[in-house]
Amino acid sequence: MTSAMAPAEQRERIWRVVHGIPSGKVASYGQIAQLAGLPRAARLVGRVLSQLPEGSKLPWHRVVNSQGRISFPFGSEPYREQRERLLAEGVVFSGQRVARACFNWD
DNA sequence: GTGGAGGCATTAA
DNA sequence: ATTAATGCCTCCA
Repeated sequence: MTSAMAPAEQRERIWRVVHGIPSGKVASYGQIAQLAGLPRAARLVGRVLSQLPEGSKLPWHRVVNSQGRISFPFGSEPYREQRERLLAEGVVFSGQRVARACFNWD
């Protein structure tokens, strides 16, 4: 329990930060990690989002890598879903990349 | 209960 | 575009 509690706390913090991303905007994993108080835990964010429960209502699709690109393989199922969700929120895609204007968080 | 190795939805040069 | 480095997590012996 104790050894599994530390990640749980971080997870909660990450959820909170991700949930705070406004619609139509995106943030990078590193950014999220930093805002969550985990300066170098970008990978942790990715891991946490990958282990999200169903119907968590968390805007995980607003999280992309530092290059503004979706971290899933192009054409993949999850890739499409994320792209669709972002487009539905008004996020502008410049090809495979997200418009830099959506990175108003940095 | 402890130690060691591998893997990753990353980031930066 | 590709490669190298980093930090954290999970699993097995």
